[in-house]
Amino acid sequence: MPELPEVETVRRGLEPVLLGATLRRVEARRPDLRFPLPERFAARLEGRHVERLERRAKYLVAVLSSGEALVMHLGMTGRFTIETPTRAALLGEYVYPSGADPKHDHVVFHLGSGARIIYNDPRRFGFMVMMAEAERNAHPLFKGMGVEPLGPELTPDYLARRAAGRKANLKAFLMDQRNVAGLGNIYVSEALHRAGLSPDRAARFLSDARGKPTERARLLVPAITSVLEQAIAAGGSTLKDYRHADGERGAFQECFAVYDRDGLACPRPGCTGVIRRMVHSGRATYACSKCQR
DNA sequence: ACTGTACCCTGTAGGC
DNA sequence: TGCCTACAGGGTACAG
Repeated sequence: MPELPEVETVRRGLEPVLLGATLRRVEARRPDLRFPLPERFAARLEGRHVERLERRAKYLVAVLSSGEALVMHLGMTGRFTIETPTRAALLGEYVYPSGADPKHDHVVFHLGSGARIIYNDPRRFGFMVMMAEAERNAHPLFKGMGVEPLGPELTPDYLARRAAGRKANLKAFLMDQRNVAGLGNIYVSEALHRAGLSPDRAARFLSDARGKPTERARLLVPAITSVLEQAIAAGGSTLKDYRHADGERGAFQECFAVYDRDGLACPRPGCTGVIRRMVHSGRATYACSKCQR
């Protein structure tokens, strides 16, 4: 579900409620998500303030007054929903406007304000980890992680360096979080279409014999940044589960050029191709065989 | 070192 | 109606 634009949208939705808030009480309704919840999970959170709410790749990071960071990943179906006292009273204890099933409410954060932030995740591919904030970048989750695609480090030179000599195709190369961190199945397909690059093209074609970026690498950078920026502006893409922190759906699915559009006409002006679904590393990829080379 | 596959888990859609 | 299979935004542990 949540790729970078979705996680960033959730972050922006949670920030006004969470920033400066006290975690008055934390309920873990089961001992694990994808992995066991951190040792003494509630005790390490309760009574702390949230000093910052950041995003790194597809991770949400709450920096706490204790000096620890609570790192959260939404997996495929994780969602955070804010329940204010007023809304809870209006809607009833467990009525979600977004239709989430309360049986998958796994973690509940009760804030000093009386608001609750509920983590719901039917498939439980999400997880939460705690670590010292000062050591976050050295933690195995973040060490070796690729660049932020919307940061200054995503350049044609960087892509060329990472891709030099690599036989893997561009789909796999861009899905690999060690290269670019935050892209997922939707936005890789969309970015490759914008760049006019085939997902089957070997990554090494992003660099020339001297390891310098080719035209393909120069096309890829703005393709990635533009699709992510537009998706964030649209509040992300809602296929099924993904919702904003207030239960709203994203809108960027209306703007897909290729994703989930098998058999439809390529929307690129002047292109007469047809979008085809294919599979790379067991995941669906969508591309136009005419304008993506 | 790299690449591809199976797997974690639940829900849903489509074929019969 | 039910049963079965395939598939879904992610990441990881393996085998080769």
